[in-house]
Amino acid sequence: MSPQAGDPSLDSSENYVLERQVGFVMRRAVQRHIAIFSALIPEMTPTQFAALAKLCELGQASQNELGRLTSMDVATVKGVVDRLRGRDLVTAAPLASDKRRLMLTPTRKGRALYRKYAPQATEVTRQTLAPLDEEEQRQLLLLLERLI
Amino acid sequence: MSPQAGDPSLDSSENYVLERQVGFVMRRAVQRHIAIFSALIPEMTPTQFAALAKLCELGQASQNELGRLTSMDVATVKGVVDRLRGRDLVTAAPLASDKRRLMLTPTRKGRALYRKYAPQATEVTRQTLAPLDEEEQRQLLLLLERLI
DNA sequence: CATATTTCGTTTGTGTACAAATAGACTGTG
DNA sequence: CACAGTCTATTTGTACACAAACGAAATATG
Repeated sequence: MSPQAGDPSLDSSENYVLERQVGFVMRRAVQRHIAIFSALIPEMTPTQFAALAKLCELGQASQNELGRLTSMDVATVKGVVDRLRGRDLVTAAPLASDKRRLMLTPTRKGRALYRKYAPQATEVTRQTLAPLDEEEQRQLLLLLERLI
Repeated sequence: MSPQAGDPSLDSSENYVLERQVGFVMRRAVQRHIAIFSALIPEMTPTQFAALAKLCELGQASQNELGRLTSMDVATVKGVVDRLRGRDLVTAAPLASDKRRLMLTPTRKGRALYRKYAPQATEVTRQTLAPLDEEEQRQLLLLLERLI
């Protein structure tokens, strides 16, 4: 019963199991989710869709604002927005009343694409959560939200 | 009661709320987790630590094998391993019995670093899950695992 | 044994994600 | 008004993450 040479309790790394770390499990779950997303919506990435969706919801927003609302870093949101602009889904113009801000507006094409894929995006969530029953799905969402 | 012009049920995008999509919530949770990780373990990334940890657990593995066990794409695992090799935490050598395979072994320095940070890595998980009580933490892990 | 298939690793290209540095524009205060 | 601090956007550099294409090595199969 008493510790001897090579007692595992002396080596703290013995307790570490990669597969039991939230980070690892979440990373895998995100990977699976992204795979489902790109199968159902090959035309754009989850991040691009999130930005477009939020912009369509708001009608208009500055790049900075959009970044905050979609949890994207300033550098990240710039890249995402640039790609959306490059595909003519979003237009950008500096705001006259505050020349620092870059106002973004979804184009007709952008709004059409959003409307087209919104049901698919809902389906992505449905398929991702499919292994769980409705009560479990609610539970998971609630627990995840509390981590933020 | 009857649908009129502009009936929201005709516009499926009305049902889509970004903040309620698992993908979005998981992405935010992962962001928070990574922030905690890099605060506690600034010396390496979660991915690098995962690779090093798995390698230390196994003693040895081919690059491909390591990638599978840590859920990393071949291209991703190469980058991660290259950086670990660059920091002298891992050594690599082609296997004599199968020249395709690149056998990886943690160096003494790599093993030391793993032992040093394993408790911190456990603490990262603890802090990430801190908003939940123990039962909820178990629940979350179980639900996430079922998504995979 | 010859060759079709599979496996392993590498490379290239695209897309997040973030830190840090920079520049220009606004705001507040003295 | 001046100027210190703040906000917005850009740029650069690093690090995942994955698809696709390639070559070399091993295996399977006929």
